[in-house]
Amino acid sequence: MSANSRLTVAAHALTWIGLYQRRGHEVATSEQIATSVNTNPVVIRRLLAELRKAGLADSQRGAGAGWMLVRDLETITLLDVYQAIDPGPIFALHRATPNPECVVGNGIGPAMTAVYDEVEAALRGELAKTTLEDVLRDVLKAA
Amino acid sequence: MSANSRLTVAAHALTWIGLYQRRGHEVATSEQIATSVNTNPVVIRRLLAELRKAGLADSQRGAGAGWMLVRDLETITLLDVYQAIDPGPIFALHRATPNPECVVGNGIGPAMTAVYDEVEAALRGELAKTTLEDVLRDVLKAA
DNA sequence: TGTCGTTGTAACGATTAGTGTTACGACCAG
DNA sequence: CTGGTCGTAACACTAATCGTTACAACGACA
Repeated sequence: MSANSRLTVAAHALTWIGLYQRRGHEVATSEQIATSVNTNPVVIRRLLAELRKAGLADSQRGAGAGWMLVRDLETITLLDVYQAIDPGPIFALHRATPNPECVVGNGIGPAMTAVYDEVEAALRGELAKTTLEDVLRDVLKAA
Repeated sequence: MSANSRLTVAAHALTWIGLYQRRGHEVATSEQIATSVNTNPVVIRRLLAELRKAGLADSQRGAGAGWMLVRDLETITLLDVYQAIDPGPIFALHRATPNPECVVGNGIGPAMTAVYDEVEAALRGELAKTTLEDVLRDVLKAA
């Protein structure tokens, strides 16, 4: 699939801001975060803008401004981040509507949708088990 | 949409072949299956070729030939189909290696990989719960 | 043996999502 | 004012999927 790194980068950015703030800084710039992620600052700003809409981060403008967390790392799960970046469904149905005059073509959509709903629920359940605090703990343990 | 309809189409094709065979036919052509799926026969042949590699389907060549199931619908789970079409990972890490001199950049990869492994395991567990026989039953119930 | 229906597969273009980059306006602390 | 930072549009590039055309390979059957 189009392997998606958006959740990875979003978690990276939030964790970075959290650690930076714990070390006494008020805000983090997209430039600093981009250096850690090894990408372009605009990519970070675009992603953080989505996280801001979800109430996870906030930004200030002007000189000496930047990004900060709205909620503490302990209260943010990977599911919160996942939903904030609004990923599409994992699986899709047919591009073109299958033949409705065929028994299989007519009934396969609802049948697969039921399964896919269960799969996505399981996926969300797993993501909800991990907070960014957990992620930060793992990160620091690796050092 | 990055969302992938390959699993849907693969399950559709196998279910169609299974039902067709139960109605007394030896083989199903990619043309027939494509009509039900509402796509091009080549798309079906490409997908079924992958399922053949996984031992789920087989084909004959020549006039009056086509596709058949190797295993019964009851013994094929959606996980079997999912693995046969070899989808990439659901989530990807960073495209470019993050800054290894940054604590977060250095440790975030393994931390996220551990979570992603759990998520994929949960996803596979859900797909393993449903067989193509279950799918066919749902399909016929909808009619 | 020839024909014809079917699979096998390469090749190409279209579409889509994500990513990286440049550019420039908006904003604000000092 | 000035300079640093965000906000966002615009565009090119990559990669995966999908649809389509084309043609070779194969084999049942007359």
